[in-house]
Amino acid sequence: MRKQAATRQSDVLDVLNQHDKPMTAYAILDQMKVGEPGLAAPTIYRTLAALTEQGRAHKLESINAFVPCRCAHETSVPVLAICEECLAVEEHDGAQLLPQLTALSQKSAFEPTRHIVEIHGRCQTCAT
Amino acid sequence: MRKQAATRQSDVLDVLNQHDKPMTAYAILDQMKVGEPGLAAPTIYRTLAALTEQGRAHKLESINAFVPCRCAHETSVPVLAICEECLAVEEHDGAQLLPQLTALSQKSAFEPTRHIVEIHGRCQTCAT
DNA sequence: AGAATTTATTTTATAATATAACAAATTTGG
DNA sequence: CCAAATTTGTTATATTATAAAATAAATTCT
Ligand SMILES: [Zn+2]
Ligand SMILES: [Zn+2]
Ligand SMILES: [Zn+2]
Ligand SMILES: [Zn+2]
Repeated sequence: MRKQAATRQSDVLDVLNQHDKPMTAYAILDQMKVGEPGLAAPTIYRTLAALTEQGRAHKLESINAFVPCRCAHETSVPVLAICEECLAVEEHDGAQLLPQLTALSQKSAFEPTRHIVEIHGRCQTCAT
Repeated sequence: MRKQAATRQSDVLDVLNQHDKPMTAYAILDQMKVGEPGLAAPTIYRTLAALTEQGRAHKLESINAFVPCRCAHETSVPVLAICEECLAVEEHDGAQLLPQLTALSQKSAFEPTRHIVEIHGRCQTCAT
């Protein structure tokens, strides 16, 4: 059996939204295999690629995990703060960073297509 | 036979410096195995962990590769611009970004320990 | 110095992450 | 409809990273 990409995407997004921590592709896969045992990794990776391209989810590059976008910052810079203790992720809009990032790129006539900003540390709850 | 960590570290840094593109851990391993066939992945990963902790090398989190630090910005924010076409990496010091990044963290009383800033795009040479 | 203990490094094996290549179903344009 | 193009599913494999066991060096103690 086969599902449309759009359906897959909202299914995966649902799974992401049902968890309050970032999920790896394989964690998502395991979750979805409960109801759909035949499912395999490439389906998940393809769906995640679509979701991140659309800005509906983000990949945390530094921990190889994914979160749903909760920010609606299509045109801007997502800033993802990751608690190293509890793995909670806080999402901010980094529009304010753009001028400075652009200035850095211009130093060497680099043409940016995507900015990655992640902050590791401790969330309020975990900071003693 | 066995080598001191410090020696391993400068060996690995030498390999990184001899290439003008970022290298994966396994690319470094292959290179070093030429002269030292017994070498295995954990040695490389341990050495890279030490080098990145010391700020003598950086991991490009978005492409799982490493470059030697050419910036001497121990206390600041490394900004790594990666050309998606030729993989050249330009390193900048992002000290100017710190106030804004700090402001974002403070919004939710997040205590940052490490900032990750990467820019994907095209370098001057590859931008037509 | 020489044995006992600790620590650091290497090796082996395996886990986790990601993609290539192929097969099957669906859609599109005639 | 039918053929061609596209999208989705499946199988197999490549890449990245780490756990656990084995070994070697260094340290401590007698
Ligand atoms: Zn977002
Ligand atoms: Zn936390
Ligand atoms: Zn640097
Ligand atoms: Zn380039």
